[in-house]
Amino acid sequence: MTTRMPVEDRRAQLVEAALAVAASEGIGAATVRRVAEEAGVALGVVHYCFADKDELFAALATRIVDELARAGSEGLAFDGATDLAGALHAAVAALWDTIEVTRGAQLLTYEITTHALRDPDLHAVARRQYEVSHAAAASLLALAADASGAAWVRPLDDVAGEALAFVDGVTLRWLVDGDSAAARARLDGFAAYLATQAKAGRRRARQRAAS
Amino acid sequence: MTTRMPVEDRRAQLVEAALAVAASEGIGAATVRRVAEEAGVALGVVHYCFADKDELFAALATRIVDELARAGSEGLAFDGATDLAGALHAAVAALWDTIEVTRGAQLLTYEITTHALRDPDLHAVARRQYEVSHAAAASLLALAADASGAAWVRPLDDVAGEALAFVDGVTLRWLVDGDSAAARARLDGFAAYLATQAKAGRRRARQRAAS
DNA sequence: GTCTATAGTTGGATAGAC
DNA sequence: GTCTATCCAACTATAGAC
Repeated sequence: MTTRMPVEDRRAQLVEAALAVAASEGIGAATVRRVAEEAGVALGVVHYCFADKDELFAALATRIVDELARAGSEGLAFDGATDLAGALHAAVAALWDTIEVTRGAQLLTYEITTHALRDPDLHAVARRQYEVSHAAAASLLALAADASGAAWVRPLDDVAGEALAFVDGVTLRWLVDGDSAAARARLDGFAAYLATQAKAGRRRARQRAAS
Repeated sequence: MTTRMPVEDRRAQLVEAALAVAASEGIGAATVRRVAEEAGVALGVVHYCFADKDELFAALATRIVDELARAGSEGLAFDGATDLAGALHAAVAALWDTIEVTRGAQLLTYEITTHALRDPDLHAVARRQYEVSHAAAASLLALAADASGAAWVRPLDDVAGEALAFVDGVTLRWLVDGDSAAARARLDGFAAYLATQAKAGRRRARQRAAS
């Protein structure tokens, strides 16, 4: 009853449908049947496009990580920030604004992680999730320091690892208690701490980058 | 074929079986059938002891939180610590030793949380999980300050909230990358930060507690 | 009061139609 | 090459035996 469509387009459509279902109703609700229904296609179409459920699931995970990477490389403007503390404060505020309006997607991210950790074939999915997140955190922190003319006194990866862990924990807690004010306060406190992990330097000139 | 047993004993046995299955194979593997098999009883026995799967699951969640609370109130000895930084260092080291040898249980805790967050009837389970953890963190921090004669300069709940979030995030990351050394380093760094959130005071006398 | 045998529902996969 | 109709397995739940 549905219109015929190239398999690649169909795949993309099905992954979007899977994302919609999983984000709003949980990973457990994203059955092959339910995804087919959401996409408005017959059950077997999904199995035509994906070898099995795991393959559909892996495609969904990739789709989510890609969006994560994209979101991470956006909103990296620190024009107004005068010092590192201010830049970090602005960064966590912007980050939180995004998190807060994507509750289902955030929860899904944790569901994907735990699910992947139980399945040896999918463990790499979880690893990649965190590699991407870690890289995004590191580049954000590097940029914040750069924009405010500060320099981290510890290895960037160490600082990024701590920041990622903290944001992760704060997000999870917020998913449970829904206390946005507390989450923001925690992030602000952590941003202030992070600022102590760098030393101020001369404000970097706009036009030229130091070697 | 199994020996007859009072329903309450049977319930406890089944919850233990459910815990064993869920911790080692994931929450998804903890089906009624699988639990019955693990316990060595017929399928219907589970439904005799629990109204439905959700009730078994709720009992499992309670079982886990109870253990969490018990573990939290143990290992709170800071005899040797001379200052707050040392006490916190010892505390996170001990905490991590426990976490590291209970990987399946840690992962299960996150699975329970996300699962509960998707089910309105089970949302309270997730809340209670975090209330218990938060209380444990707060009492640990209070005791650490007490033992080293320091006093937190910020509300205890704020500090506990940050600590819990951080430990949560570090644990999750470790579940993914298995890097124990990095996890320990992160926790140590955070312990050092926490120590800056208190002011030193006179070492409290052993025999009497201040009002 | 405790357990067994059976029914009913849901979901993943495939053979074959168009 | 794309989709439909059907099958099979796994799971939850209950009726009834002991």
